[in-house]
This record gives sequence, C-alpha cells and structure tokens, in this order.
Amino acid sequence: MQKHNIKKLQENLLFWYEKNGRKSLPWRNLKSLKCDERLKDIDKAYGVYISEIMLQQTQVKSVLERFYFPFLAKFPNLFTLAEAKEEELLKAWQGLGYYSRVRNLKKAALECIEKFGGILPKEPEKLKKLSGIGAYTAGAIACFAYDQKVAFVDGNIRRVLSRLFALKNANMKELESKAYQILNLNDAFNHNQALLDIGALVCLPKNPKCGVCPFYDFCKAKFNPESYPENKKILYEKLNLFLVFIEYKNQIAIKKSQEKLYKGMYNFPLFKESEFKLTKNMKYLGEFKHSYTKYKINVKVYHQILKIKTKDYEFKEFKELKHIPLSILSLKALNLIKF
DNA sequence: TTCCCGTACT
DNA sequence: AGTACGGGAA
Repeated sequence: MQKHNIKKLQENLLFWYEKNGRKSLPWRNLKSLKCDERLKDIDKAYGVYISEIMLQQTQVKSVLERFYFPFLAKFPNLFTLAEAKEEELLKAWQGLGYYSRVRNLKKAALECIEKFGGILPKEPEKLKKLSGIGAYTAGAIACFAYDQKVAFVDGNIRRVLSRLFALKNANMKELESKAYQILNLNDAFNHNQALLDIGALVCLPKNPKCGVCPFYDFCKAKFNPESYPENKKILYEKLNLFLVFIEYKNQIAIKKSQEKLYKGMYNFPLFKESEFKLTKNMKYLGEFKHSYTKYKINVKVYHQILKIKTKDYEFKEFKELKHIPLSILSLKALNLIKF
C-alpha cells in the first residue's frame, strides 16, 4: 500500500474510533481522568495485564460484568497475586474457563518479582518470558500500559488484516508484518485499540458491516469479506459422562483434578462410560449438556448414599462448597439436586 | 497440531 | 441441536 493511502487509512481509523470505539472500557482508562473509582490504586500495567489475560478467551461483557473488578479487589497488585493461594485464585476465576491462565498469573507474578523487581517490564521480549504471556499479550501490555509503538495480532486483528490485504491463510509472521506496515507511530495506543474494536464491532466473522468500515476504500475483501481468512473446521465428539453425588453423613464427595483438564479445580466424582458401573443404591437425578474444546458432553447425574467412607475423595458439607473452586460442569450438576 | 473451557449465535 | 470462537503451552 502506498504511503499516502496508509496515512489516510490511519486517519480514518482514528476518526472512526473517536466516534464509535469502546473508549470507556475501564482497562483503557487506568491512571487517567476517566479512571474508574474502583481502580484508582491499581497500577496501570497490572490492570492492563489482568484485563488482557481475562480477555484472551472471554467476551468483554463477561469480564466487565463479572470478573474484572472483583478480581482486582481481591488481588490488587503483583504481590498479592504472588502470595495468593492457588485455590483462592481459582475461585476468583470460577466460570471463566481455561484455568491455567490464573495459575500462570501467579507463576508470572513470582517470576516478575524475581526477575524484574516486581514491575512489569515495558519491552515485549521481556514480557514474553513470563508464564502465560505470548506474543499478543506482550505487545498489548507494552502498548496499552507503556505506550510502546508495537504492533500485535489477536484473533480480531487477524481477521481485519486478512480482509484488508485479502490473505486467505497468512501465518503470524506475515500478519505481524502487515500490522507493522499500517501501525500509526504517532498514536499507537488508540490505533491498536481501534483495530481491536473494528474486529469486534465492524469486521465481524459473519455479516461484517463493511458499509460503516473506515477501511472500506482500501479493503481488498470488501466484495467477499467472508472468504477471508479461510476458516478451519472443528470436528466435534460426543461424550457421555456420569456424575455421582456420593453422600456420607450429610457430606458430599469432591475431588481435586490433577489432570490437565480442570487442573486444581474440584469436581464431583465423574466417570467415563467405560469406568461407570450403575449400582442398586444409585438414584437417577437427571441429566444436562455441557461442552468444552471439541467435546459435546451429556452428563447423567446420580445420587448415592455411602455407609462407609471412602478415601478416594474429600468429603465436604454443602455450605463449604461455596468457598471451593468448582467447574461449571459440576455447578450445573448441583442445579439438579433436591435431596 | 492439539489441548485447554465456556458462551454466543443460528 | 449444531457450530463457531479464542492465546498460549506442550
């Protein structure tokens, strides 16, 4: 693209952002005049960091309404994060999914204190050394917390660039090169926030709003936007699971996962079809659907009362469960209870 | 490349 | 009910 066209594209983008961007998101106004009252003592880089990790696989709405403020109230800085118990962190993350993110948050806090004196570095290469921070998040923190003139590519920006330059299946290196080509060095912060918003609000996967897009004049995909980028198919698998409320003296069996799946989180005893044996003392409570990754799961739920305690599980009172990090799958099962 | 998790959309 | 979606790690 020619130099003057790039300049025009950058101007169009910032003009659109001024009018239509999500400019009041709390993590975009840390340490500014418009800073949310609840965040006035939150370090800017820390607040940006937490927002970026939460937003990695989650909708803005959910982060904004349910997780961002409560998490920062409990863990207001890197040091509280570093000292926090894993279980408390997981509890604060309950429902967000991808729980390794919050375990990495604590790990990275310790690494940051060890390596960088407890201050998040401003260089993407240093940020990338921290657990859970990859190329995108490193760039986003550098730019949004420290105004560094860096370009980076997330899922939204990937779609915007793929269409703008008509790239069906560009790799990360090509996309980053394109992102640098159009990067506005005079206002990287607003430029990058605007790109994210174009991806989230205009350049949608389905039915993009090309008519209001500030890139329209320059977009190589404007007549067939949905052809870019080429989408990959997910092969779903059906899975039948069996969950048992095992009761002993008004206590209920739970187990902490040691596997990659739900690591550190608790679940009620959960069995694959091959491991499950229906016994006469089990009562059927109902079933529900759940899904993660490529699995479409149907969970059948049973209740069993034990005469002798087993060492396979921890037993807790119902009222204790509200302090324990439980997967959404287990919480859904809890809804079926009426015994 | 595949696995994490859960929600949103149709 | 079926499908799409997403950063980082292994």
